[in-house]
Amino acid sequence: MPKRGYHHGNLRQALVEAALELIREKGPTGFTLSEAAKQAGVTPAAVYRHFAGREDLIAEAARQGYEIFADVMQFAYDKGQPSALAAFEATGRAYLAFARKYPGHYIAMFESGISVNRTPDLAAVAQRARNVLERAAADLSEHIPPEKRPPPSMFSAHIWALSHGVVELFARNNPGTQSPFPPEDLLESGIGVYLRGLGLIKPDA
Amino acid sequence: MPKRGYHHGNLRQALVEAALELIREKGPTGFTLSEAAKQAGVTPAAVYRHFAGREDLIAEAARQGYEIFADVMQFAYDKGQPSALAAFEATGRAYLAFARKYPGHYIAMFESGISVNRTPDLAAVAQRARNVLERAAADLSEHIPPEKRPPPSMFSAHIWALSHGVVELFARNNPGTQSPFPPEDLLESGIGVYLRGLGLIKPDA
DNA sequence: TGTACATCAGTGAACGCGCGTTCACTGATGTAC
DNA sequence: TGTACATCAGTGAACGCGCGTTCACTGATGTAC
Repeated sequence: MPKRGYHHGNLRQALVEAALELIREKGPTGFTLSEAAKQAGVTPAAVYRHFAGREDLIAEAARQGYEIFADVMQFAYDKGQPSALAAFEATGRAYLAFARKYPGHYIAMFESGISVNRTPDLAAVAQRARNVLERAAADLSEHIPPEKRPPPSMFSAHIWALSHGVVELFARNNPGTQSPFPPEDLLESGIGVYLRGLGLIKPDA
Repeated sequence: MPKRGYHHGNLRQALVEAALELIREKGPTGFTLSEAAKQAGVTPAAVYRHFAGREDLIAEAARQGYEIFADVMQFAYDKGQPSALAAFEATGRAYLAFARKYPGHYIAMFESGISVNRTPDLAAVAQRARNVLERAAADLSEHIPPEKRPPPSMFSAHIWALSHGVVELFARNNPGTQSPFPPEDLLESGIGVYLRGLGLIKPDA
């Protein structure tokens, strides 16, 4: 850490990172503006040079999370191309990988109580993330006969819900709530069964 | 509400109910011991006659929630008998119905940060709830040829995760996060696809 | 039925604490000339 | 290159607040005789 004088140099981002670390360690409740300031080596009052208040700081952390999340999902989708199936499965894995790698962001996004419609910026980037999954679902559903094809948005909602449920219930270190299986396996196998149910992979695969 | 004098009569339960209402309205964070006491018409200090502290009160709310939850699940399971399939589907519906009908309990159980291993009582009743779903999954998996039968605990974990994800993402009044479909439909159809994937209901059902 | 007394649920005042936020300020930086 | 000055990031003291918790207490209840 470079020595600094009166001016911090990059306080705004340092505060976001301090907030993310606190959120990761103690949950969205445990995070306080004062502690984040302290961790950034600065007086609580200094925070107000960069944010309107406590909520604003969390919202920015969430926004950055959605940005990364959308990128990660997009990257996975692209990497799976041109196979619609491979692309879809990759986004599922990417969801869990994101939750694991960026727990602070994940919590800020989904458990902090910040509304996604708080600012247009936030709403837009959240939409971008959702669109990737929905796109992957739409591509894949092309392979289902139209008359038994569910709406892609329902399809992607199922997978989103399953992924989120696996993260919340089995990928957190809830003391004592031992996962019976590694979350990755759980999600992978769950999606496998689901896709088989849609007739998208062979029954005996 | 009956008039009361110096003694409340049933303060312990009144506090639990006040806590549940506050949790429902403002989330687990919004709840404070003082406000719960106030709502029950009593001094904050009076709480300590019945609970060791704030956490203890939440834990009791969660415990009562698990109790109801386990009963509801058991009832659904029984009602579906003797059909393993009907029993299983009923427990899925019961999950969502519970989350809807007892939002305060649900939040206390799953979002308050209370560890299920906090007390033996709590751990036991949580286990009882989990057992119902696992039992339903085990019954159902009897109908799958052994060589392609997934472990029932994985099976039930999938459904639990899907249900929880649907509740968290689509059954909450997250302002602006409009659900594309009614949560009930989403869960029902998701479970349907999943069971088809296991070969438990006909592909064209 | 009436009195004495033990029990204990709830009071009310007090505590120390850390919070988010405000304000007038000061010190560092960078630009104009 | 050097000086004057505008800009603005961060300070430090202060605020009011509500929190969880403690304590000695008091009022109501119910039981023994």
